[in-house]
Amino acid sequence: MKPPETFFHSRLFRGLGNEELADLTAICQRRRISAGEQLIKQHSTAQNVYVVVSGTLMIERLSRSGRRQVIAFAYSGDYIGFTNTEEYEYSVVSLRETELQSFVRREFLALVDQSSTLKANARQIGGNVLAQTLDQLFALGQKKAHERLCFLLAQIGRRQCGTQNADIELIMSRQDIADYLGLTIETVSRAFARLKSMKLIEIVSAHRIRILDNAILEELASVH
Amino acid sequence: MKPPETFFHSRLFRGLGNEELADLTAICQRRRISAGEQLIKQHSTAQNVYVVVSGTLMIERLSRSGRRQVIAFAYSGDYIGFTNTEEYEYSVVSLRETELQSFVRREFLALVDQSSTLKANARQIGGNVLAQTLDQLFALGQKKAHERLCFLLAQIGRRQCGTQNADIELIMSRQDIADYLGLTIETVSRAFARLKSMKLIEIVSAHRIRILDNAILEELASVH
DNA sequence: CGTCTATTTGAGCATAGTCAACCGACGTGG
DNA sequence: CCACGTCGGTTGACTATGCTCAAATAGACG
Repeated sequence: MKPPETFFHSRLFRGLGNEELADLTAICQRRRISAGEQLIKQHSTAQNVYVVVSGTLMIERLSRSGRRQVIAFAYSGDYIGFTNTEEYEYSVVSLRETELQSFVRREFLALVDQSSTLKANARQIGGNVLAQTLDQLFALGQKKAHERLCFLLAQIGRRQCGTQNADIELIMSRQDIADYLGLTIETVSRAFARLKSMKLIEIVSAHRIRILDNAILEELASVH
Repeated sequence: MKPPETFFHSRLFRGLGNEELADLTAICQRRRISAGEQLIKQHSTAQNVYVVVSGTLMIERLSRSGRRQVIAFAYSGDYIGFTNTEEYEYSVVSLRETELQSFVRREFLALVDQSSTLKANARQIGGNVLAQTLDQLFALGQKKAHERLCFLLAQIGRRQCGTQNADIELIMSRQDIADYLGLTIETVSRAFARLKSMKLIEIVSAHRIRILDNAILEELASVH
């Protein structure tokens, strides 16, 4: 039995035997959500885990006072809901039509228990989530506005490098970027202008950026 | 066989049977490090996990450019090195004489695999680490200097509430606080002065703060 | 072509950073 | 015992970065 092809492009399923893949397939549900739809509501009980097949999601956190912190953007192959707490700590909304694989968390964890490969993969994913959050923490704590923007652009660039040329597509709005980097939209806009004047990027359109000097961009973005 | 008393005050060991505790005791090493000593070096391979018995540790991250982000302070009962990656993402240094329980990571993970209670506990700890990091991320992204300081004071206050009165002890230096909150020492100092003038705190000495109005402090600190 | 929304730009302001002086605690050595 | 130096912390003056408010512009879409 050959598992669906989409299973393969995700790190979660790397190195699994056919039997393990069959078990996963058995508990895997397909789900498709449209742009702007909410997948996970902050403080709801964590009942599912998801793998993004296609599309883009935004993970965010809202405070009582209405302030918002965007935690991450998730693309094809990313994992959602791999929380170790019983409640989701964040909301997840889609930025455009998104296709997902959905697993009941309890069933998924049971399978993870049975397969050492799957366990290692899941552990690695959890580690990457934390590592990525620590990178962002460093950027917010130590970097100036234009450097934070480089951090985001470099991150997206790395994600999309295989897909095409040096152009990157920014699916999210300026407000989303601002809330991700701990800035205002105006400052984000000025940061774009600054990187443009530094000849690091070209602003093809508001949502399409061309990287002109990736080395310096990465240097400014660097958190190591 | 009664396990050593120190095992009990840590969430990691909650609800374990005597046999599980005996297994843990068998692989547990005691370690004592003095103030300023480094326990973990950034980018070294993750070979051990630790539980703090007494003392205080600081978890930090250094970049090539010399900038530093303090990630957390760890006190009695906290866990160190519960990374899911093969390398430590951070350094850990002690702020004062510190006593630790040390486990070989591989052996520890093997025991975790065998005990569902221990597994649940370890998972919860991982979740708390991420939750705490997300709180800090929110504070750095969305809060002003004096609010960030409230965030730290409230956090330490909650930690120490059982121990004594409303006084809290700040073991770390102003520079450590600054690098934790993404500020400079001067701004931290002014933030202290501001909270004092707001009558939220009393500065008994540079490293001893008395909370005068915990409700407002918590309100300013709140990330929810 | 007009309307709506997202984004950019500008002017002024507030917050935090920089640089420098100062203060107080502590320890050393005369 | 006191003068001196060091270190960590505070305070002040000035600067720069980013925020606020407002206006202009650019697309998207009917």
